[in-house]
Amino acid sequence: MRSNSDSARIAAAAHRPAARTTIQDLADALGLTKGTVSRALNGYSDISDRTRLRVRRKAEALGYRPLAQAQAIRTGRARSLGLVLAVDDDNAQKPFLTDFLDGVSRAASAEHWTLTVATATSEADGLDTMSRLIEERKADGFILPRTRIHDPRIELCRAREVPFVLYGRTADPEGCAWYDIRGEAAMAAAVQRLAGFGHTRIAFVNGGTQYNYSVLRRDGFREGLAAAGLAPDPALLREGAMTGRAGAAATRALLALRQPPTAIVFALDAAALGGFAVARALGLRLGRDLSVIAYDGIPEGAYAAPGLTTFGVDTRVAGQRLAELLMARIRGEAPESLRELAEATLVERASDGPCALSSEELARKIRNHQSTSENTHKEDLK
Amino acid sequence: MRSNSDSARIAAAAHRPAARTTIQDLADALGLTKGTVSRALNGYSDISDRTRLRVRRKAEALGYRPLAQAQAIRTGRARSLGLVLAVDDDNAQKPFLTDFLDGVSRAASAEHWTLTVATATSEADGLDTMSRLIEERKADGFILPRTRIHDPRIELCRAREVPFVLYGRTADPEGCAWYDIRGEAAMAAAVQRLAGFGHTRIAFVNGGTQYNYSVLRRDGFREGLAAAGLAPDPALLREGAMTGRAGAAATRALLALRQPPTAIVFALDAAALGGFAVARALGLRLGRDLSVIAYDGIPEGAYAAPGLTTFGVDTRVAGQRLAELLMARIRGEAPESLRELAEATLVERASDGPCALSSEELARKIRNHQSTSENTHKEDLK
DNA sequence: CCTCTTGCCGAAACCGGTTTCGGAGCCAAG
DNA sequence: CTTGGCTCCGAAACCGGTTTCGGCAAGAGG
Repeated sequence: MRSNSDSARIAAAAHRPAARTTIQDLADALGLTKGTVSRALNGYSDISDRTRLRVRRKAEALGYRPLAQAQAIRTGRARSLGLVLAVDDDNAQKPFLTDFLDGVSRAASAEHWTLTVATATSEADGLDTMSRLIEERKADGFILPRTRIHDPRIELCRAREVPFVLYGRTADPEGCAWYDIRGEAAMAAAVQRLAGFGHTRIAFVNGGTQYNYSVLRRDGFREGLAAAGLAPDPALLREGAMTGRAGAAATRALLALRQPPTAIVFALDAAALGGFAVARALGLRLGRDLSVIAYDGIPEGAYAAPGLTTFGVDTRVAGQRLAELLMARIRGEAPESLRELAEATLVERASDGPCALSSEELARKIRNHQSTSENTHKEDLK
Repeated sequence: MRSNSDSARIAAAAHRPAARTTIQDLADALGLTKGTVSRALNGYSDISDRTRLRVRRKAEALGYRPLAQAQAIRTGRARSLGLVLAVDDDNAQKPFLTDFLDGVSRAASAEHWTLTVATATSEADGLDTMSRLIEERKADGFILPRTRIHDPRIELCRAREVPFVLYGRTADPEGCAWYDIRGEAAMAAAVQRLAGFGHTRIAFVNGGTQYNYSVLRRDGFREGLAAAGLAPDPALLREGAMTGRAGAAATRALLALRQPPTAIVFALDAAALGGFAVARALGLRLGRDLSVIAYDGIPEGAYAAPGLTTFGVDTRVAGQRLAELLMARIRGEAPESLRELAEATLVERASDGPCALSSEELARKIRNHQSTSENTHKEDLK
């Protein structure tokens, strides 16, 4: 008698998958060979229309569904999209994740593809994980969220000749397909809206400098200033605020200036909400003493007091389009034809409004509050 | 000349996957047949130790990694764990999702398995999605989060004889493996902690009644009362608060009682944070006039003012253990031996404390505030 | 009437693995 | 010296598909 090792013997008792209709069953039922059936279903031109139709009908009737992994070993394609999520401490994508996954997953399953997700705690870890998925052919291509200006993941995909789609743009667009939101347009619109409210000292708190969107949003902010006829002031530009805490620190620094801004544009909602706490602690009424406009559209913005005016992004649609673009890319379409930009939409809430105080008056108000109140840091973010 | 349809012709230009070392390459390098190599690597006993070792070494040296889908068509196992996420409006799992995915993904890839994620917007949709994944053999088993008292997903898995693991327990444990947090113990501990602070009127705001955890946490709350020698009051029991809004409504109702509770235990952090807004709007100081303890450990609880005292759950570990249990289940281990319970850990912050006001004094304070202040609903959740 | 296309399908190889079957070689017992 | 059993590996079938190749039959052209 032959026998397996222990683990293998246990496996013999493991769950046996239920029976399915195979291509052979289908061929038998039609009196054809499985090769013919396969060609009929895959659109080969050497099959008559009559036969093709007959096969299609029968396949439908028997509920035939080709086994993806069986196809994969011949075609090399697993019908699976790869997504490697970065698990950072400053994870700005957390609130969107469900929507994003929903969009991707929905578009994928509409064409009978699946989504394979993995996580990584560091950049190197992420690259390793991608390599593994490529080598094991678990993913036919990747969606790369949060693209950097120079992104090693892109290099990896290029080197291995694996299809990919960016959620965002990047410095070197060679061979890249992407979907992105025109954050630069949103930032420019935010500035012009504030300028329309009479604000003249408008600050910008940007996100992480390694990400490509930061370049775009900063440019957009400057364009907005130019369009409004305002001169840029380097003191009103802060970089690298991706979290509530960082946003709070940036806000604190800005409001401590001799000539503080009467309005702040944040590149990220999360940072803006951190700024809220600081403004409140300084006795400022948001939307009146200080105007704030941000970007992302996270749900917390709606529940904040006052509601955060922001440029919202439809993350579900983004996920969906990214999946569709990636599938097209895997099918061989040229990356240059797979580039899509969408606009963020303004969500008007109560954190911005007409300029009520001049910069000098604002500075005075802050000084007064600080000298009278002692519990500033108490209400601040810890 | 033969030709494909358009789509197929494009595919011919699609990305060709790079070369890998196959089992045949390995066999050639060793002077063995691929069948022998396969048996050597899979622990068959009819291979000599010497050969087995030789094969293992060479496989390592050549970086051989079996193609999962090729194995799958013979063995019926794809080395993939299925996870179908519900995309509800009252999505309480949002904040945990990244951590959870990280745990699952990490445990899976440690054994060279992958995670296949799909989403569903309704119960029926979720069942359809699971069926599809089963039929296409995209998943060997499922992790079922947020188990209900009577869960149709469990019925589906039983009927199709597909392995599964619950994140949570359920009414009929027949054939079920699970990982769960002893929320009942946490609720009991919360009550006793509050009783230790001198509170005698303690309310409970439960989560969704269809979920199994609600039963457990309610029982735990009652046990806590009994252990503290307090009599349960039906007026102080609220069910079905899964969101901030529902938590706010429940809190409002409780505080409007003739004899309001001086402490509230929430089954969910999200609901508790909704309650915060109501308490503040009524002029109550949290942690002094009103004590609150909740459950989950969502990050927002740390940033709330005051910090929310809660029983935290390690979601990453949960995901990890669930993956490990499911893989064991798929390998054939009995479900009864795959049941694990863990404890939630108390995170002491500032939302609870010694009972300062009696129920009557609290009621009076609320009445006074309501008669003097008119902007109650202004600061309330919209 | 014969040849040359063209349309259409069967047969078989192939993809990369797993699993079954059979037999060669060796050693010990009869 | 034969027989039997055991160890260990090769050969080949198999899984469920895809793709190549060859050839039959019908229609077109001369």
